[in-house]
Amino acid sequence: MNIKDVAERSGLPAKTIRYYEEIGLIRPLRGANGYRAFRESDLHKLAFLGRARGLGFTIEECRRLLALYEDRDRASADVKALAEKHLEEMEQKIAELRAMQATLRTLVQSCAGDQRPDCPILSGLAGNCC
Amino acid sequence: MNIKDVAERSGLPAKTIRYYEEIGLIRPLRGANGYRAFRESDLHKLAFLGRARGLGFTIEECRRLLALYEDRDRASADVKALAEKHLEEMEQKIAELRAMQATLRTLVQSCAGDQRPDCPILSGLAGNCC
DNA sequence: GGTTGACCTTCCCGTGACTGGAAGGATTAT
DNA sequence: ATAATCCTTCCAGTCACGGGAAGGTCAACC
Repeated sequence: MNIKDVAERSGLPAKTIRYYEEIGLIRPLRGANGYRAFRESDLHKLAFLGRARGLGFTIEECRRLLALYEDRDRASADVKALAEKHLEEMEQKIAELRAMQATLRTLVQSCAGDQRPDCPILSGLAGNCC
Repeated sequence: MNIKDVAERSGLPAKTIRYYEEIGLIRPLRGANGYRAFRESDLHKLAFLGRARGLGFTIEECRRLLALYEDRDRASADVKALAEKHLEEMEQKIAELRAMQATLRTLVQSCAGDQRPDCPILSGLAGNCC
């Protein structure tokens, strides 16, 4: 398989696939013409990576997940720990966003939003408020 | 005021302050020795930027907010529109995170998390599930 | 056999918003 | 005089790619 087929079948852009090879996430073979020759196993790994990235895992976490995936002697506890850590990080991120939202929403609600220049949002940002 | 005082009083690292000058968010004066000479107005702008960044506005949004802040003929509607757009973006980001969380949580819940290698999380990522 | 067009390759630069660190000049304190 | 603490600029790295140039390869068609 050439890169375009793999891109279509994995849903990942060709650029991303080349990047994943560059950072050592996959190691496709090479044909006599220098083209990458992807095996089904490469395709599976790429699909795996695409899903893991889609769940917000970083590249390094994906690398770790892939290693666990390939390790037949893994303990599912290790995978679960990784996933739970990621869940917590997302929880934190959400909490942070909600806090920012709450503050900004308060400011927005007290802003008339008309043609006049007076603006509690700007005042709040300037520290002349709260 | 030298950069360290401004850093302390604004809560921003000196590096960040230099960066903000580089990208034209502030224009401190210069002393004969080449040191940046910050006015109170620079400090105010930096504090403003720090708060806006803290609410998740991008640098370009901060630039726009700062311009509105400095424009005495602004319409508060413009500020409000910017803020509301940002609120929506945060809402979207939260929704995305929640969706990822929901998927991952389902996988995590079905994982035993013990010494055995069988792992629904990895199966799910591999596409052998759902 | 020649030519198009679609593919493939590598390489380098840009993104956002900084952070770290090196090399060297200025100021302050002792 | 010297040491410590500032300040300066510049370069490189972060993360996860994306854009685009320059050039090689392949399949199809005339």
